Amino acid sequence: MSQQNHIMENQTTEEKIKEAAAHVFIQKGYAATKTRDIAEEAGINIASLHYYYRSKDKLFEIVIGEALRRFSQVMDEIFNSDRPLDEKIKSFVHNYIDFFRENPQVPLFIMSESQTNPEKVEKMLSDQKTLGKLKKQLEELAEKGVIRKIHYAHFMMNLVGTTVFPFISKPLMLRKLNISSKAYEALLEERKQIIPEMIINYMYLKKPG
Amino acid sequence: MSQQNHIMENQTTEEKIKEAAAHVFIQKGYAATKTRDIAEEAGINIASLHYYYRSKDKLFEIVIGEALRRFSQVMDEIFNSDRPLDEKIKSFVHNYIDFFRENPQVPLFIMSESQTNPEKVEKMLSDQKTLGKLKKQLEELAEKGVIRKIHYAHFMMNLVGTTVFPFISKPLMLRKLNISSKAYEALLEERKQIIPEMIINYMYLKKPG
DNA sequence: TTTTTATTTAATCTTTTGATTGAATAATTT
DNA sequence: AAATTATTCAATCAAAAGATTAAATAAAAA
Repeated sequence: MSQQNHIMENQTTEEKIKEAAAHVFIQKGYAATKTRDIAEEAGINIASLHYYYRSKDKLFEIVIGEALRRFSQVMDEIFNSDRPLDEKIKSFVHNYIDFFRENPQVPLFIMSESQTNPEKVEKMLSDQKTLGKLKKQLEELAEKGVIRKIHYAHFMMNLVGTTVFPFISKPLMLRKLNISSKAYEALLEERKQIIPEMIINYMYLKKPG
Repeated sequence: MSQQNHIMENQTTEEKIKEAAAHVFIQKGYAATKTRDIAEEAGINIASLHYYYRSKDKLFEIVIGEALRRFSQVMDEIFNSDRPLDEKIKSFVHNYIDFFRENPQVPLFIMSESQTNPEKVEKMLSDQKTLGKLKKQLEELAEKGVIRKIHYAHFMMNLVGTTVFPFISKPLMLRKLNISSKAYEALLEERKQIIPEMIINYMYLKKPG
């Protein structure tokens, strides 16, 4: 008797579950997420969840896998390209700030789960590209005396750290810095300028371009 | 029959519980931590845990409170002092890198829980100092044309982000950068130089000192 | 020493939670 | 349409987990 809903929903149950799972997992982390949370968010029965994905665990692996891929795909593309270094820097900052404004909990989720569930993350990362091309580029530029000679890990830590940290630390920063959520948003936009300026300023011995 | 252990332990059950709880909570996060884990780690009974701390929740609040205090006490001291800016920067980086080498999971724990359990963290942060003195110092130096004029939030994000990020992202970075745990340690030490150099280089229009 | 209070324990309770089952419904194939 | 297959559901299971209890033990007070 009476089931005339789900008519205007052009999304299969399977998709709804995965989307809801991504949302809840990324929001709360693996352990804090209950299969019932996901089912409710998706508007489906818990049994359907198991029907399509076997277990909470399997579902999580799919979700974290996709998050990881999204997270590092752009990074790989940018850094393994052969554009000039300063362009790579600007492009990275710009792209990731925009991406994280849409998905603010993604970086913390990845960092967090890669520490509490290393096995799962390890598995997903094992078939990941490394940043070999960037490394070579930095070495060559240093050889020519264009930039200073530092380990490319420092370069990445500086760049990714300054870009990602505002998203990871938002609640804490809002309080310690005593600023509003609105003001924080504005700061994020400003950082697209500030970060590349600082990094380039530090890296280059002669100005680029 | 036969209880002749706990003779050489000059630590009360209450202390043992709190210490074990801090260890497990910080390692795994709130949701993933089971009271039985804590009891086992402390070598006591679950009931004792409830006897001394009423509930998992209360115990957690104590632990996260202390972690937060430790985390931001040094920060407050350094930045609300009236030492020169460049000294503050160096001091911050040096102190926190050493602190986090001893407690590598603390920063991620704090960031993570402040996002998934905002209520609890909010409560603890509400009686926290803000960084008013630093703000004023930056404004004055900018007025005099000594440093560039930027929001002090950017300054903090740059400084804290570059310092803290290596600890938060270790598993991920090891893989993406294709370096060993040993090499990572060495990099951390180098960062004590690199971070202040970069920040000072960026901030100061005329060299400090 | 006796009495009272504090601490610790084993056993147990209740709720939560991941997973399963078998029946009902919808979709697809023949 | 009939038969087969796929999907969804309500109900339920079993294990995990937070919390409690009552008794045993140790410590402190009288």
